[in-house]
Amino acid sequence: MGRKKIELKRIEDMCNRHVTFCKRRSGLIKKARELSVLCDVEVGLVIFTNRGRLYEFCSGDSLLNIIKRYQSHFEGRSESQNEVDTKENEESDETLMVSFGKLLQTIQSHVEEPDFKKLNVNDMVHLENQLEASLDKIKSQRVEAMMENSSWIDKMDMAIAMVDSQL
Amino acid sequence: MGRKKIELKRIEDMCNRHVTFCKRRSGLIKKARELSVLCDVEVGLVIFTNRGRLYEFCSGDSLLNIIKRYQSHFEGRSESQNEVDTKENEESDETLMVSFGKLLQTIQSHVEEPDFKKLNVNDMVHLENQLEASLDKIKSQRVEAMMENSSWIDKMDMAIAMVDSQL
DNA sequence: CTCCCTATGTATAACTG
DNA sequence: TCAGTTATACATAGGGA
Repeated sequence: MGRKKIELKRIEDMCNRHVTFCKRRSGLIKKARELSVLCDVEVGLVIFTNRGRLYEFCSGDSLLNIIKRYQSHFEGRSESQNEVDTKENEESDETLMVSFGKLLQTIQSHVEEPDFKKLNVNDMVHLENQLEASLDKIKSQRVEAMMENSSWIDKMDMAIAMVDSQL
Repeated sequence: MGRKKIELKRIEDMCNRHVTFCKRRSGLIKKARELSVLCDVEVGLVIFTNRGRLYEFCSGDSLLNIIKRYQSHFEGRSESQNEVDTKENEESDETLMVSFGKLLQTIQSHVEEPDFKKLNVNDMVHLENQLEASLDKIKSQRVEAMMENSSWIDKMDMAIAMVDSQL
């Protein structure tokens, strides 16, 4: 939508990223407003920058009202998709959970140290590597689980999706 | 943005309004996603139709987390924020810690959910993507911090180490 | 950040099957 | 209701103030 097409990934140049953020943020809010007016719906939008600055939009008077409505939307809802997933994937999800748990512990043991801030570069790199290793493990477990529980048509779809995600 | 310009008011024809809603809703969500990816920010979006149907989008953690963050954004913050903004120099370590904190929260919120086991494949992929994004962020911040606080000899060492890690 | 400018890429209004 | 098609209106990348 500009002089050049840009690819959908984090803009690395910080200055450029910020300019784009300003432009697109206002564009997004404009569109949110248009949707709410044209189609007579309630819209709530929040944006947090990585520095903790907040931008928001809401169609009505208060975003907090929309949030309340959102939260109350989920009361008495959590039994519906139980039977579909539970039986088939129980084992692989078990393993998955263990992995996540270990990952959690690893991170916690580092982050909760009083002098986390004083971690030196080597420690950080070490931690990153651990994260990455766990992530890889989780991924491969998921892929395995997917492959085991799927028809060949689904496998084809997955393969395509995976190839897509590489591009 | 179409054959004709339409004015910014509620579309009266119900059928037309619904068609427009479907198109613009997906457009809005797409733009929200693009903003979050390109500019590396957290985005939360909720849409309630007048018939109570809910559509939502969020960039990172579950929307509930973004909402929590939104709500806590207004608690005892009106004075401390000033200091954070003015102390720009101390930010890299701060931000690094915040990132790890967020990563932790993200994982926790998923693992501790009672129905974590019911995560479907899409959710898993989503979680993985989040992990990866956070990891990338942390890495780049570390590298930035390293570069700022080092002599050129150290920078050379780091560069060598980074190249090594790619092999 | 905000505003301007222009060339382009996108979103979408109206229409059709 | 749900996909395509097409012509237009809009949004925005890049560059500058």
